[in-house]
Amino acid sequence: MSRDSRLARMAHVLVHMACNHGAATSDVIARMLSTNPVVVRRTMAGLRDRGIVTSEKGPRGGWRLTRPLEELTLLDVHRALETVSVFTIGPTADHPECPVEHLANQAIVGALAQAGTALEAALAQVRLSDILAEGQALRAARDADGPHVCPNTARGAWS
Amino acid sequence: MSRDSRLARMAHVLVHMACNHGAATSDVIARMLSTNPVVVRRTMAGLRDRGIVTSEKGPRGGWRLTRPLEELTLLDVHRALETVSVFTIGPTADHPECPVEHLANQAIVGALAQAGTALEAALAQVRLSDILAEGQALRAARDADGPHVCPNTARGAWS
DNA sequence: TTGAATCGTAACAGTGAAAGTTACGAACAA
DNA sequence: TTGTTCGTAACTTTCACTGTTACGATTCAA
Repeated sequence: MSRDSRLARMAHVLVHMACNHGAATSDVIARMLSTNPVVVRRTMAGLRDRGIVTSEKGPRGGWRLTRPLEELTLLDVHRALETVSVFTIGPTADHPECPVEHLANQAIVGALAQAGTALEAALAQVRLSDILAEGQALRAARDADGPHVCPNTARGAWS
Repeated sequence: MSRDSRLARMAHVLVHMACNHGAATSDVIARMLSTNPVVVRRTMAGLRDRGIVTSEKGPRGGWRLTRPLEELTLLDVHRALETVSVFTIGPTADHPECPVEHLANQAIVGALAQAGTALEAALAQVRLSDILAEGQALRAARDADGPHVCPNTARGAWS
């Protein structure tokens, strides 16, 4: 699972988890994401530390949501993933004594801060329940069989 | 020169270039940035393609600014560097047919677009001439010898 | 015309961060 | 007790990017 797609993939997983009874094992999630159970555990650990999910060991164990999707935004998930930096660009530190470098750094850091604020504001406006509801609507409109309880999981399949 | 610091470093270089007579060779710039002349050429090539600098071969050749710093913003430099993506996060493409994934992607791409717009707006407001002027002011206030023509380049040194 | 300086660029090596993998211990339920 | 599942350390693999080498093309000056 590439680092830059963790937010999208975890959001996807959480929505489907809300539609399925019982816990989702790391193994099942890993197959859904074409990756390894250990990678799933590493990633989900951040969500657990933030109180978004809980984990249980042993048979019938796995991962469970702790709250309804109405109380979860993309920003919550994003923060739980503890991305080191959202940006690929940043300041430099070659000539700490040079006022030119210092001012250039300052301008760049300021611009990134503004962008970061805009990003968080936008992510905070998206609840996972919105994604589920719109997904169900899309599915209902598209599917001749009528609406399912959960998109793509009518027969318990994860996709 | 790490990818994420190219904007800061190139802005720094351009400001100093504006203060020095003659062309700056890739070799001199490379020493300033503690990197390799080939890396400098690769990076400056983007600025040349955007018409920000010109290059000349042969003795006394090197890199020259094509316009005054008043007509150059951080956004101009940023665009010239052709950064693949400013963000470390992005959408996924695992389940193209799943409406949940599609909507999550859409929300994330939308949030990133808003952040990108904010970033570009902030970078566009910073002219390189502002950085030079403020740098000179800082230097003058700090330096007992009084103001220099160019910060850190009183004796032609690049720093 | 020759030679030094300089950019242009291809090709390859080196680096580093993150994902993927293996292995094994701990907890839990039947 | 046995099988399931998470927790985590340790290692390998991968990938993108920088760094490096090499060589050709161009330009200037003697």
